[in-house]
Amino acid sequence: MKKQYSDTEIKIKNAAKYLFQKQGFSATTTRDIARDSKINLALLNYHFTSKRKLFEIIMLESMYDFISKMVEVYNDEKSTLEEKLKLTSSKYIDMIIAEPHLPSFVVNELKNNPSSILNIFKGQIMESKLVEQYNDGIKKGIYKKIDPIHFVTNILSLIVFPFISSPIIIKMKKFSRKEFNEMMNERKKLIPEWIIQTIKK
Amino acid sequence: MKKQYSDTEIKIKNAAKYLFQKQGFSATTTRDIARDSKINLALLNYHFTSKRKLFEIIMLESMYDFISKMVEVYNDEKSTLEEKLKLTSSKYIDMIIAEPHLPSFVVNELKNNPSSILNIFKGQIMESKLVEQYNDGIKKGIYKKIDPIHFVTNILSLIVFPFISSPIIIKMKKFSRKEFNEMMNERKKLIPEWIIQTIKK
DNA sequence: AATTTTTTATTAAACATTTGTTTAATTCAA
DNA sequence: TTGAATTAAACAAATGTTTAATAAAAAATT
Repeated sequence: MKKQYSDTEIKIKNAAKYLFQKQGFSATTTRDIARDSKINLALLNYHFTSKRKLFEIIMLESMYDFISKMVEVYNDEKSTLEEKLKLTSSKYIDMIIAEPHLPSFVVNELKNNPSSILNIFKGQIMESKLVEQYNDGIKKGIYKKIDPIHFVTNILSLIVFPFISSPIIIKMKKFSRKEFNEMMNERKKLIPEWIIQTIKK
Repeated sequence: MKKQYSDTEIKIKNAAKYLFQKQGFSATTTRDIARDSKINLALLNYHFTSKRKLFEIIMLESMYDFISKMVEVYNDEKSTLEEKLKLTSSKYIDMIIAEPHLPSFVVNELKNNPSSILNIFKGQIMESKLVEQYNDGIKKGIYKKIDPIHFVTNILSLIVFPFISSPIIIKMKKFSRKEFNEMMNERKKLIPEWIIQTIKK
């Protein structure tokens, strides 16, 4: 039941998405968006009413991109906890390499935005199959008894934070962007191992 | 050899620091800063030349705050690797609880700013005593042979990322800010344990 | 099918605020 | 009395949005 966007609307949205994600809301002007999408300035307001409205659409879509790739793996019925970790790690790192501005955009704009947008997160992760399997492991005595929030936070931290702090890492190691991505590809198999080591008794 | 700031300059800097860290450069206006520091608008340019100049001072100080607390522990000559981990974790979490906007400010404004500011990071961490001890552990065969950049990244990730994503965590767990801080206090002793588990053979 | 009418999309220009900065006058302190 | 600090006002540029005119597309009529 989503809105169907016209060609011009898609052009505007794409340019806006790139700029908002890279620079944030305030640093992006309507004229920037008009220039990059090669449309007349007035068309932005004609099609999207206001800069803020357009931003909220981009924001919502970005948030959805951010968690959907994770949650769809988390809720898979067949796979084991370890398999889920491997798949999440791999898929998620691939996604962020393809869209490197996404994580910092989400976490940044989130902190100033009202909580309503955050409702996407409610339940989705903490009631997932993955967390259920983690709790089972605790009951069975094979995993340490620690609040699952730490488990979930650690996965996200080890995957996402390196991207957010990539300028620092690149500087510390004198990396090129390519070398940084190689490092992140290494982490695809390391992170699941690390997580398992931290939860096992 | 640092500049000595006058009373009014300190007032301006304090208000600017809070606003820049909370809202970023673009979302903060010179009139915001003037209002909050209760000074006349023209004094900002009189004392600091421009908004950009003032921002760069705040930026540099924030960056320094961000890494100094870490590096001073990393380079302690007497303590063991495990002791360093415990101390870093504890000190660092305390600092961010006191200044919660600092991490996202640093990582955010970094990505658009030129690399010159980032030079603070060069060497400071990768050539620290902590990394030396880690490499020794590898040579002795007690730690796995993995690039130290992962070791360093993981420590920072597990400590800092939860703060950056605190709105998400708070929503997921229906936490209050106080409960979130309690969670971070729990992590003070958990993170060093986790890190040790991931590096040991 | 051709023509007219109506609706939708696009454009250039203008508008009203906002914003960073400067000026010129005034107050304060040495 | 001189230089520094502070103030109110003004300035120019930037920015989000609107208006009024035009072009294009779709629908209705002949």
